[in-house]
Amino acid sequence: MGSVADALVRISRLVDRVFTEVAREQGLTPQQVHLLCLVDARAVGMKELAEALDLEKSSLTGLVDRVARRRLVTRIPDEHDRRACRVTVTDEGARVSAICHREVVRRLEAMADHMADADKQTLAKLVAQLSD
Amino acid sequence: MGSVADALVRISRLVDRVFTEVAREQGLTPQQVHLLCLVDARAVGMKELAEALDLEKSSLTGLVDRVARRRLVTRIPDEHDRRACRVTVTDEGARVSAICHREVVRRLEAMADHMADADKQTLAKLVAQLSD
DNA sequence: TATTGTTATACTCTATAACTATA
DNA sequence: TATAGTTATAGAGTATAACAATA
Repeated sequence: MGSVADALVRISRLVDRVFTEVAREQGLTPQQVHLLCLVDARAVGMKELAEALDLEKSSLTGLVDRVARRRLVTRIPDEHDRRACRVTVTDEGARVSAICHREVVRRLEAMADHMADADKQTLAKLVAQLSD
Repeated sequence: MGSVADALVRISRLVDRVFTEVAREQGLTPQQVHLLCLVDARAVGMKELAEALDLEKSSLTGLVDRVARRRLVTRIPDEHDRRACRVTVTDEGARVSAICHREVVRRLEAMADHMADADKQTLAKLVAQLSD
């Protein structure tokens, strides 16, 4: 077809595939890696995390449970609200998160290998405009 | 960050969200809609379908079962190989597939609403280059 | 023997509804 | 009363391994 939308859908499938592949090599699901990457920068509350991942809070509970069982994240009590907790990465979690991020980026950049540098820059800029 | 890869990952998440939303409005899962769209053009064998969806054949069996239960696809025997079958859309399946495709495209195009036409064309072209 | 597809089984992912504890 | 998070439950998605039927 050639429309922007069709191109985006195709790309999205490709990215998913790469993401799933990388996650699997670490013994994780793509959802678990998404979670890991989100809490890598800072401790995040369950509510905020659920919104970022577009999940019901009850779905997130289980997801965090499973990643915590693998010792990649932990729940810490929120200092200002005794109902709440915040999810943080462990050292091992940070390590795995970094590996996944690096590998995903590496493989996606490889997909753009045959493109001219100028085109790559243009693409990055235009795609960034979309997600504003 | 601003790298191509990071932009692609962000876009992929956006597309996923749109796709899931549209599927849900039709009472379907995104996986079921992907299946539906793939068999919309022509009857496809289970093996080819599994490869296109990046699924194990056993996973596909269940997925097709569930979509068939909703009367959106049917299995027809392969004329040349009595082990095999091909999956085809029903009239209702074609209808739903068309709605989903139209809605996904509409919402994704809307995301690019604020872009100049020239930029949209450039984006479509560059993204197409990636998935070659 | 190899291939196409299904079945059996076990987990993961997800939503809805009801619940607990705190704000 | 409202909010943060969990639990209970049910259904969907997925992989692995074993299987049936046909090539």
